[in-house]
Formats: sequence, C-alpha cells, structure tokens
Amino acid sequence: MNFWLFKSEPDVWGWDHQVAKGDEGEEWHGVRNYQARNNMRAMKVGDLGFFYHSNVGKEIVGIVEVCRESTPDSSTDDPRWDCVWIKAVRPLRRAVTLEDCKVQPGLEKMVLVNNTRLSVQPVSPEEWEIVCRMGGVEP
DNA sequence: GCCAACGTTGGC
DNA sequence: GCCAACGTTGGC
Repeated sequence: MNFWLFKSEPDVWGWDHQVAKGDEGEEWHGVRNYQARNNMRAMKVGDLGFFYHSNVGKEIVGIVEVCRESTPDSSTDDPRWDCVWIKAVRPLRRAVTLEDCKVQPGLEKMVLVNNTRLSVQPVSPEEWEIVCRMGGVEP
C-alpha cells in the first residue's frame, strides 16, 4: 500500500466534484508531466491519496482511493499519457494548509513543501500519518 | 499580477 | 548532447 497526493485547482475540479462522483470515481485526466504520470503508473487499486486544492485554499481537504489502475487518458489521443481513476473516501475534519505543512516537524521533506510544481506526488507513510492526525482523522 | 522554479522544445 | 528560449504551474 502506497500513499500519494493529487493536486487540483478547486475552480476546475474540486473536492465537491470528486465526492459527487461517488464510488464510481473519476478519471484523473489532464496530467502532462512525466514524473506525475510515472507516479500514477506506480499506483495500485486501494492505494490512498490526499486531495489538495492548489491556488485557491492551498490545503489538503480530503482522502481519496485509487479505484482503477493506469489507463489511457481519454482527454488526449497522445499515447504517452495515461492516468488512474480515484474516488473520494472521506473529508478531513480540518483542512491542512500548505502553511501548516511547512512548519510541521516531520514534514520537512514532503514533496508538497519542496516541489510546488509536481501535481501527482508520493507521500511517505510517516507523512501520511502526521497529516491525517493534523486533519483530525485516523491514518 | 508577478515571478521563481521547473519542464519541454528545438537549433546548433 | 548542450543550452537558450519559451511555456506552465502555483505560491505569494
């Protein structure tokens, strides 16, 4: 079981949109970055991820689960790009902001803090646990 | 709105 | 294969 973090601009696709898709989930299309794509290719069904609102909010708002492994991205004909499907699992009781993460001991190496531009990124088990506790939910 | 960081493209 | 130019992301 691995942990991840998905960034999205809430104006375009936010947590509420994701929740509305229910257990069927939604294709995480539109990623055009090799590192992010490779991270998705490494995902397995059942892996968990944080759902992060970039630009507006700049906070982790919920937990998602990978519900379909990497398949061709339907938003392009370019065969280089594929993506997973994710479904909402539960919201955090308290959103965890980027600012919170920057000052939280144990999160110094979190990709979210150090690489602002990577939209799909790995989260270590230790980081997962810390952020869950900050968010008021069980890891 | 600005700009830093980073990724990609294409000329050489 | 290097690197300058350009484009994009996303925090501020």
